[in-house]
Amino acid sequence: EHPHKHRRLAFIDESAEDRERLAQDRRVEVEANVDEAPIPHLLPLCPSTLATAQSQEAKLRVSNFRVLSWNIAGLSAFLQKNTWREINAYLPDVICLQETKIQSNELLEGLGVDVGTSCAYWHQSVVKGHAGVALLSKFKPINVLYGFPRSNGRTFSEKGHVITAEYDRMFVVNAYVPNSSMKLKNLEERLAWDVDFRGFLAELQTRKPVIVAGDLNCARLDIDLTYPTKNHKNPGFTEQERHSLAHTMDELRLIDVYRHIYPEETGAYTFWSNRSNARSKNIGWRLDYFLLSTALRESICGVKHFTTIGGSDHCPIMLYLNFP
Amino acid sequence: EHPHKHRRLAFIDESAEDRERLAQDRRVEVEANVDEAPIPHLLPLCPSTLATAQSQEAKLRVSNFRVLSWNIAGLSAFLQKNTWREINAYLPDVICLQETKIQSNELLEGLGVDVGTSCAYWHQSVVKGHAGVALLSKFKPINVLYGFPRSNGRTFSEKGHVITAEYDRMFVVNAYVPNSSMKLKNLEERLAWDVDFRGFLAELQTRKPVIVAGDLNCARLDIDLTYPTKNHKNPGFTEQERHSLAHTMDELRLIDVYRHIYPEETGAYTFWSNRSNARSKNIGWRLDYFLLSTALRESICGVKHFTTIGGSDHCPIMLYLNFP
DNA sequence: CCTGTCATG
DNA sequence: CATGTCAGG
Repeated sequence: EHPHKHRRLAFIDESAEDRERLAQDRRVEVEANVDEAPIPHLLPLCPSTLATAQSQEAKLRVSNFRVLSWNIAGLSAFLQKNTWREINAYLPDVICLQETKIQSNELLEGLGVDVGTSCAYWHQSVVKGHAGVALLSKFKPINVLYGFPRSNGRTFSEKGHVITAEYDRMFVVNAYVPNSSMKLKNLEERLAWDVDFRGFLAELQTRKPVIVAGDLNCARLDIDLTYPTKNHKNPGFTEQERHSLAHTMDELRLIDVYRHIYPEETGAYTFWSNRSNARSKNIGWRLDYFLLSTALRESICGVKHFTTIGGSDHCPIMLYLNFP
Repeated sequence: EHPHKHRRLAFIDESAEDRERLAQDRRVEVEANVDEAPIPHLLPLCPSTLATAQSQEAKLRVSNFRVLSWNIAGLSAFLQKNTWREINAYLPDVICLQETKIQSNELLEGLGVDVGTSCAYWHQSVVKGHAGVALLSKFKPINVLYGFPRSNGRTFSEKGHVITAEYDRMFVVNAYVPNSSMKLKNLEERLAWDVDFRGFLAELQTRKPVIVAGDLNCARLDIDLTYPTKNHKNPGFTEQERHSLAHTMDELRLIDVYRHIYPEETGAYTFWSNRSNARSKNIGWRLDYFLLSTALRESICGVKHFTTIGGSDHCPIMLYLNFP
């Protein structure tokens, strides 16, 4: 094939200058896939240049696998407030979006994606305008899985909550965990969902390491939200939800990348309610995560919360990995 | 009582300067009803000063009874786009609003009306957020009627479409005639409504002259809309609706004040669709009317369409009457 | 196209 | 409080 070329899809506003920068960082020829050549699978074409990086920032810049996760709270509203330019300058390789709240065709149009040549995948809700996840990839995944098997005929929120891309070295699981809703009226369903999702991840992990990216609708620890004591009975911080998340992490030995790197950091949130100017006062929750199989620990370069980037009540987060 | 005073309610932004101007025009003392004195009934306190008026504009300015009609297409949205200041500077005595789409308390709050002393009346729809009419009066009506009697147990659109104020010399009937809706699916109901409404007006007219003010949801003549030929099968310009309106006017000998004064005027509309910039191109319909009993013909001073005043897809219209 | 409702977050 | 739907105009 093209061992020194790094062919990637150009969409959602990735510019020629962006690719130029990427080419320098990765010391490869980077080209947009403008012709109809097949997009290569991940990583064989991305030799690590990490050894040359001096600073922590430089390490992030040369990292050869980056996953962006963002709950955009409605793509069409998002596109009226923001563009992809700002976040795309950080050159993610895989983009995981949650709550697109949109149908397929509109998604592609809204993102400026060329349907014929792009690697854009989405899983929409049966009920219109709800949930919806999308996975956009600059490389062609080996396989894409829509949803996951539910037990005992359960279907609640099964659709439009999970989409999984299989690459050569790992699965990227884009998850939007169902909200327990007001008065916790969906708590039971949510916990049942968690059980099945855990089983799905376990299944995947028997084959390859997994990266779970997305809005897990749960703050793990007291330091993961501004008002822990106030919120023990609110969706996202009940004993049951936290226990369920801990259970998943324990059973699969998953690493919460942000807490792994910054175990004590406080005030680090990814979601702020729209009400009462919570964001400007940094009254928030950490609901968005990268959970990694232990096998990927050595590849971790870093993680960033882009708290100043707007357009949604969640901020985008990026995982920086490097494979030698 | 106070034969030389003109006591009127001060609400919805009628300012002291506005009242000053009114006092000069009407040659009376005009005062806001700030104390708890009863608001007098109409007209005995408003001696005509029409004889002193030179120009047509001056005649309108000194006219001693003015009725404003405005379909505001949702009061709460309206209040975000406009205030009452502009239209209030024209000093209406009675204000007829259609499509308030709001509940009573909110109405009063939104208008800055003092519940205790005001003459504000409204008739709301049983189904929330639909229709709704309000009648605001600077003088105390003798009586207020809500809705009108329907025949044979008909109830469709009976609520929130008509409110009537009885004054010493006339009834002011604030009407929001039901729309025939897409595909004319409500046409039959609308025509049945028209029949009952006609009966109601006939009944009133046996007692006193009537002023029907409001959105009659019908363009009378070919010159009352930009594209008459295109719209023969569209709600508001079907043969049946036009015939029904003509029938009402004939049977009751009602005068369409605007056409009475400007029989040939074209391009005179009161409604423009929100779609495709219709208003800026003056592609519109005349749907809002003042229909007057013949007995009031001699009192007519004029009528105005305030086409430049925004905040709704309908413009406000004002009837100027003068009683000697 | 723009107003309301309502369910979800 | 903000984003969707849907019915109404």
